[in-house]
Amino acid sequence: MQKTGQPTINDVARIAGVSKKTVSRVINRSPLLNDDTRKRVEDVIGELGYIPNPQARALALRRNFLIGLVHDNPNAQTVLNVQQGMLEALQGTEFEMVVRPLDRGSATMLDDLRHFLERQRLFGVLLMPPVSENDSVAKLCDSIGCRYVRMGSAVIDDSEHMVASNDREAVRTATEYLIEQGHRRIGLVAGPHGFRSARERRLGFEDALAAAGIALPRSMIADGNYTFESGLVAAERLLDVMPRPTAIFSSNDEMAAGIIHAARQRGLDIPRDLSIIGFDDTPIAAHVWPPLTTVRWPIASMARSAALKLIAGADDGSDLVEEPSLFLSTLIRRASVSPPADADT
Amino acid sequence: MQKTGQPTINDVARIAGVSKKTVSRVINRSPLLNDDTRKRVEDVIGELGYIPNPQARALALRRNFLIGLVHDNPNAQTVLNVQQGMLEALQGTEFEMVVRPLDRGSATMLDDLRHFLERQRLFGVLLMPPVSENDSVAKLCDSIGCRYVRMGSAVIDDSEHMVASNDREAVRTATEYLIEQGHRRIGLVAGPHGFRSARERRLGFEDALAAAGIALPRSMIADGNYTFESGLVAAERLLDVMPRPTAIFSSNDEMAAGIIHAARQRGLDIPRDLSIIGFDDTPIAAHVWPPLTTVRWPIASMARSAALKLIAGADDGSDLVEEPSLFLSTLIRRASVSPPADADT
DNA sequence: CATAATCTTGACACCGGTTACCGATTAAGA
DNA sequence: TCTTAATCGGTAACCGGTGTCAAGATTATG
Repeated sequence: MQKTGQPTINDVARIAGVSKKTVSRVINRSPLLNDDTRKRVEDVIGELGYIPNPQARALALRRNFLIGLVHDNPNAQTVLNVQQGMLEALQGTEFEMVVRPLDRGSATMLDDLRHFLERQRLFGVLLMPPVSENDSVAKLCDSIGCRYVRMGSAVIDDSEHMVASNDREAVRTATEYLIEQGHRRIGLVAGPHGFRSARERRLGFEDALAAAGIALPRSMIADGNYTFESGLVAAERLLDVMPRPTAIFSSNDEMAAGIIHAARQRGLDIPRDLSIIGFDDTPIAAHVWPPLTTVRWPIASMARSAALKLIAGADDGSDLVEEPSLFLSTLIRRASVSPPADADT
Repeated sequence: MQKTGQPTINDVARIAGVSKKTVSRVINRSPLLNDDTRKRVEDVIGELGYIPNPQARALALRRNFLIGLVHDNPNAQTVLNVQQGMLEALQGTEFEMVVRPLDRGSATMLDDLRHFLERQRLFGVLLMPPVSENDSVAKLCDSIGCRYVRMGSAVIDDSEHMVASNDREAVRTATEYLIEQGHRRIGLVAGPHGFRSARERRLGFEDALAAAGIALPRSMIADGNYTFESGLVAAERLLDVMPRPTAIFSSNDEMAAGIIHAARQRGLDIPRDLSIIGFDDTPIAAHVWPPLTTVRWPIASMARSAALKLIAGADDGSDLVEEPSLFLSTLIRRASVSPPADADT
């Protein structure tokens, strides 16, 4: 009788002349096992092309091998970078990634997430900003008994549950660079309220100006929501102020692209009339003209690290190389910054 | 003794005073079941918050509830749109999406994919372009016994395995629009070789010109690879030709954005000096200045339909509403097209 | 050489659901 | 009343792996 489908552990055991338990030992690399037996079983496995059934394994081990990526981030490139970094970490393991976009602002968001976690009984979840900044989401994971790691722009949880970048410091450095170049009238296009990243970046901006003794009038701050349009609108406002700012720090690249457009529509030359620094270093930063000086946000590395943190201890703690929890962003100097044309300090 | 963990089917059966078989019947919506009993069991399920263990179900039913999204598309927005559409279709079902990016051009791509499919024993996979255009990938799925649905820009498989847009016709319509506006010297920035979409779009462009009796000199065609930079480079070439084209069709939006930049660097006004049409209608199309006239590619709807096609027949064929296989793209008229300034026909 | 300690290995129950088979109970129809 | 059908339970086997525990083989020790 022709066996259909994949070979099972029983087939391997029968052909190798051992018990299924022994085959199981081979699969799980049990150390208490004769080398000859192991070799023989491995040969049969290779010959048959046997692959253990993940569902059966999951059932017997009482845990599955699914890791969730929970996100409500509007930036496609960012989400994909995170997926990329996460999958890198999962590469070679038996874990798979399942993706769960959340509808930010939806009243049922928390219930949706609970339902998702309970149904699938995930091994763990990786929380992307901005949903990762929501403490009740973390509490929910805890109460369900689902491991989680949060990604964010500031440390808001212990190192076991958090992978963060240091946006405040990075923006401070970037702003200091503008000051070093001679800028004194520097505008800020801030991110949306409720985003921790927006807050941290704004704080870093204020830090730098305060340290340099530069006043920051309210008129030099415009709100945005991380979209191209909002950057454009915010720039209209800032560029209406007289005297005009000679430089603008934008809380992300997308808005910086909007600022560039607004400036160009007014006939301003970048960087001669207006210097701009963005944040993220998404592809758009290199595409705009002139190429955007920006802060590189290592989101893919963060995701990779977060995923490793999540699955650490899943195996026998063999590779318990403590994953870093804090990532430093670096300033990428391109062509959108120069000293101000009118040195009027 | 305090029971830890989730309630099992046995708990439900005991409390409801029925057998686990009956509970199973309720879960699987067996028709031969008294309404009273069903109600009682459902109440207990709700009370306990019982959720069937997906792994155990998958094991017993000999199939799992994972659907793969296989992609090697470089456009983040496109990939995310597909994920969005796919998850919409999976909403409310017991299926989950696992994502598998493939390294295009990698020699081991096919082996990677095989390994993935065999390990996870997916219920099915959704193939995104351009990998979906690879027949050996489809053959691989077949040989492994994994259902698949391909997405693409032309019908290259039977309707059971294919969801396609009609790019050729859409581009023909778009090009005809340029001709109607009075353009006669129309350039094409083509997509990369090996992309079916690139070929279809080029054919549609040629169709329109041939039908209008307009010659298409080789100098009016420039190759690109769907990136911003390649669009910029291609535009440099086309705009060097004398007499200059008065309009350019770009095979995607990203390249169209590059073309806009190139034109602006030369001091050309869009659309007065140069009309441009793109393809995809990604967010970038609305962000550039002027807003880009483009062809809307309903990729999210296609993904949704593809996913539904994939899981159709998973249930008892109850909802066998034949999913559409062909999607029509529509022309979105914005501000990047006008009649040519120099009517020299 | 006897005995203990160690290494290998297999029998068996179990994870949490499923189906198959058969029997029991109840209700409806003849 | 008897037949028939619908509804449900009991038991058992099964999906394809895992843990426990003890037996048999091997080696070290007295």
